[in-house]
Amino acid sequence: MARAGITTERLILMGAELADEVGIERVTLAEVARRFGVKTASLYSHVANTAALDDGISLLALAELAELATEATSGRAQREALAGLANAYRDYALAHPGRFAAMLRPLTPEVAAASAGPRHARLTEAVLAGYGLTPEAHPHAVRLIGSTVRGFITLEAAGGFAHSAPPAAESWRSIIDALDALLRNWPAPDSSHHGHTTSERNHA
Amino acid sequence: MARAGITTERLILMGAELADEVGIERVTLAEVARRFGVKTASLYSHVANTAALDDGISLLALAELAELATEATSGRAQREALAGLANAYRDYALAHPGRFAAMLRPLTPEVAAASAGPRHARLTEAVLAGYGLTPEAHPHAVRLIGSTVRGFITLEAAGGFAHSAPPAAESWRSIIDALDALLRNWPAPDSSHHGHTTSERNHA
DNA sequence: GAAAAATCCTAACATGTATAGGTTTGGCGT
DNA sequence: ACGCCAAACCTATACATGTTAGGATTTTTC
Repeated sequence: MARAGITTERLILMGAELADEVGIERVTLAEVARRFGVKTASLYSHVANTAALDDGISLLALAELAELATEATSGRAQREALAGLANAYRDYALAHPGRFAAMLRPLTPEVAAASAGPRHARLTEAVLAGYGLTPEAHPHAVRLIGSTVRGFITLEAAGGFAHSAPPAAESWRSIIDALDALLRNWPAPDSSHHGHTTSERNHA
Repeated sequence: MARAGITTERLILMGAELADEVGIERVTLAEVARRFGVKTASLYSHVANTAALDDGISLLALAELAELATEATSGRAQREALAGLANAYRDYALAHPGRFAAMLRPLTPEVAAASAGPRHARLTEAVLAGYGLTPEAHPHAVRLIGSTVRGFITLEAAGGFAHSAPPAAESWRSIIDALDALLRNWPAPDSSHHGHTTSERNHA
């Protein structure tokens, strides 16, 4: 019987492809083994367990997307850079929904400690450098961009825009315009509202 | 042997509590049964299957949050209403992470068809009514708010802000301020950029 | 109080994860 | 060329969850 020639990398890649086809939550060692024509137990020579496979897919996606995002922003500034970054994310999520979903899940603590940390945030920081924000506003703006992009993409993936006009792509462009405008005109800290509302009491 | 007195509602509530404790992905009929002191198979008199339990938790969260959000926005406008809505979401997510995560997952198609549709969007629309946006901008703004709130909350829950300053709550307030400013000054559609960039070619 | 219905049970099977320990294969040194 | 050995793969086993079928028991209803 010829061997399947499995390596950890090929295994993770197979898992990533499977994720894109059926969703990350249905990626199973049993199914990956089936696709390699191998018994499930055999995979434990290449990965420690299911969590390790998930981590691998996550890190693969992280690396692939970082590459694309870097390319999409280099040599650009302001709206061009912002749109490049945002589109890199959305395009990747549409092309590789399973990988992208895997990437959103927190890594296993040990792996997280060993891996490269917040590559995303650093990319966003580079984009925002062109907007001349104040040092206090900067991290908030980074988080706003990250939140909005993540939120939009996951909402779209969950079908949140499917049953209503206008098409998602149109809102996407509009939202990028809006964020660009906002970054160009970031509001000064407003101290005129100090927890008036009930729900703000917990946010003092 | 006295009976456990399980009803569909109590079962779903137990599932919701379990979700808040251990995460929605670890909510299992077996564990729920254990907590009721009952065999797993017995639960099938009350729910069709695991998917139905998930749907139930999802709908419970949807209803609870809609109630809170309605309360938090009624009688308010502009920033007050926006902050009320956003804080209602975040407070709920912090208090009930499992329920909230359940809510983000798409419902089973049959249940989705039968249920009340996009209650969220309607609440956001009400908030935005006070900003006097143009009819074209309106749906985009609704989606921006929804995306940002969802994105921030899930990022925070995933620990995305845990290992860097400033504290999440500070960014949260700043982001609400920024969104408020943006809604008050929504940019006119900008036609000056027509797919220059590589990554925009697919977004014509 | 008996019939009917709801609740809970046991039993069985399917799928997935994981470990232990055995067999085969392919490369490597001599 | 040949034998060794480590890696790749296997069988067997144990256990968890999900799900269905059909039986027993409690509760409700008339």
